[in-house]
Amino acid sequence: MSWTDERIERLTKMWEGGSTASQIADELGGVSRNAVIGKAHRLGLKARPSPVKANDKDEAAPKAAPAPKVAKPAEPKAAKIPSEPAPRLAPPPRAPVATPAVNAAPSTPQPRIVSVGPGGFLRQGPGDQQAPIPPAPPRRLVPAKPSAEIHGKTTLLDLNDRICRWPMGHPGEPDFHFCGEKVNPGFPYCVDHCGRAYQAQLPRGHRRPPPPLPFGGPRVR
DNA sequence: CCCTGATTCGC
DNA sequence: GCGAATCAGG
Repeated sequence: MSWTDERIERLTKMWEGGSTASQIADELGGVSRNAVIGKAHRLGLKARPSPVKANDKDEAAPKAAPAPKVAKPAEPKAAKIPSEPAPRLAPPPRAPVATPAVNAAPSTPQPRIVSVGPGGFLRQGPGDQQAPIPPAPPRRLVPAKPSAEIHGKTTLLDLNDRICRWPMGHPGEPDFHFCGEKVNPGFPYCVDHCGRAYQAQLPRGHRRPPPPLPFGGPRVR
């Protein structure tokens, strides 16, 4: 997966919305939690309550020499030159402007955002549901319309325990559907696909080569 | 152990 | 630029 504009946008929205890196990675798919965090940092959006928060306040306390225990798993051939540790950037001089806390009390408490869903809508936690919260985004959210390719096909919504749910094609494709045949009684598939799904266990040495995988095998792009 | 984000560093 | 490995706190 690559970081397309849309994926970056989603990442940004969700990150700022308070979703965890895991949630974001999960939502986007194809990326790990670390990838999300790394990307977020590269994008310059960080500063969120982290479990391991940077030490604030004055460092005046004379600490013992903080042994840089940066034990690298793979020690290179040449030992790293023990150069002077990169000096921490001094924080920019904070202007001692008196910031009145008058406007610190919002009269309209914002709903607690739990995560940001697809399309950018904001999910909320239980208990926050009373407010008529974020008005439906006036943006272009087009109702999912069945594609023309799916006409007459068995879709996920058509599945019940009487029709064969053997997948035809790949999920996500416009014509992805299910077999739809009348089921082999007691099985989730039709007689035909039961033959594919259930293989008799033959004695060792008499195994037949495995049948082709469902879905037509690994995807080749 | 699970979770979290931060950081490093080879690619 | 990317992300696995690692660190470190909860």
